[in-house]
Amino acid sequence: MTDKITLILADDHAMVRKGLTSFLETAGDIDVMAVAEDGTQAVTAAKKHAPDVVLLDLFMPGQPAVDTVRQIKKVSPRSQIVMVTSHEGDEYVVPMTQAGATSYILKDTTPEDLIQTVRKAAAGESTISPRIAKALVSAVTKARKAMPGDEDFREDLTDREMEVLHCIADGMSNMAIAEKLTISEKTVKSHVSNILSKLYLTDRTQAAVYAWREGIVKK
Amino acid sequence: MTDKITLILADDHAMVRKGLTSFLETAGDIDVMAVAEDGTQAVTAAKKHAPDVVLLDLFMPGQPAVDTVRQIKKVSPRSQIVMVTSHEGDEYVVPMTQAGATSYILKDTTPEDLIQTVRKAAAGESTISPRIAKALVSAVTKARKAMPGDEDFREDLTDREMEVLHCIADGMSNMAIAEKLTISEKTVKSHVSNILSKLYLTDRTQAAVYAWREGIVKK
DNA sequence: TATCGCATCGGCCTAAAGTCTGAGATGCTA
DNA sequence: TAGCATCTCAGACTTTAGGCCGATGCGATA
Repeated sequence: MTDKITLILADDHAMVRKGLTSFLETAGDIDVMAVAEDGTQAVTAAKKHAPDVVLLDLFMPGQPAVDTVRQIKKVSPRSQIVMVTSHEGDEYVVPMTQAGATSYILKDTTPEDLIQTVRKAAAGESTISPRIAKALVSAVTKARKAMPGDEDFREDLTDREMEVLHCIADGMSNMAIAEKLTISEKTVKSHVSNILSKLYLTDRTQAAVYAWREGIVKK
Repeated sequence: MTDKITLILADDHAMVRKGLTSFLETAGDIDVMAVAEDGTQAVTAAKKHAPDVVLLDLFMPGQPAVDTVRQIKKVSPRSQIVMVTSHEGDEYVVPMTQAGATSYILKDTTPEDLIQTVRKAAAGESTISPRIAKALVSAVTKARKAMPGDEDFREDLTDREMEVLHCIADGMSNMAIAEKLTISEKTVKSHVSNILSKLYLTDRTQAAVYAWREGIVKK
């Protein structure tokens, strides 16, 4: 950890990019390796540089931020993701943390706090702005009493998708599922993709784990 | 089910192949679509014809029979697999059923019983020769009191393999596991392959399911 | 010392998985 | 009737997984 903290930065406003870059560089121990204007660029840059930290603006043109976070964690699992936002609501925090973001701070935090957040993130610690933390806590408690625990922010699966999820949780391949449900493998793939997307997961193994964790299947 | 039962047959003895083929055909409702001399051929034929039933000799040159069974279930999940053997021991029965074989009969059963077994298999029912069934039962009871339940016929995993299995059961990709354990993705793949082979599984999702079923991981 | 199990990696290859886009057929509901 | 969601499927594409070779280094053990 004697090296500099490598970082990439994604924001759709050129001015913000410039400002943050030069500011972060002044810290001395932070090296901005690349900047991105949207989620797709951020993913590409993350894959290329595998940075310690990725600074992500919540609202950017193109794909939704959850997808960006998911993809970044996929191409560079070691990267810690810090979400920067001006939005205080709680409707994004939970999906984001689910997708793999570890820190979530407001844009109006002091520059010093931003630096601290980056350093903490690089060390594996997470930072959540107080106001957002409050929202997060209330969201979690809400979710707890909302029963199985997740319908709050995670879209419901359709009946067919639940059938497919059960098959996945049993270790079946797409082909095997297709034969069991007497539909084409193509259709199974569609269902699987929808399931992964709705649950903010990246592959069928995670879906199986999800099903077992949530008790959707039982021994 | 008004059509004939499609079947492929694998045995390394030409005489057995010929004899069984002509005999099975005399049943009237059985159609031998292909014959194979070894496991690899059997898999290829199964993929091509996707038959109702596959008749497999336990001992054939080339790859072990468990692998053949696994591969057949993979390329043609709908096929029911009937093992034919002259061996009475129990050391193969359990791995075979684990791999996907549903019937297990001795070579000295009467021809009529063979036909019945094929018909039952095509209907999804399994047949186990009495003497082998006895061995199977004792193996299972033995396994039950042998603790977690399986070290009897399933090879033990090494410490490293257990680490990797835990990661899989957590939904991690090979790349993510590599980063966590600070080894190359190649090495992770090696471990995964060994795990699957030892546990008679076909992919990481099944490994994750296995880990949850066996309680190796807990919520 | 020779051997064996284990962990580590490499290359090469095939097949499965997953994404994206688009589209037709239901059936329910505003 | 006009949406709207669901289920179905197709083509084309990229990536991951997994298998099958082989190879090295290391520690325990016969």
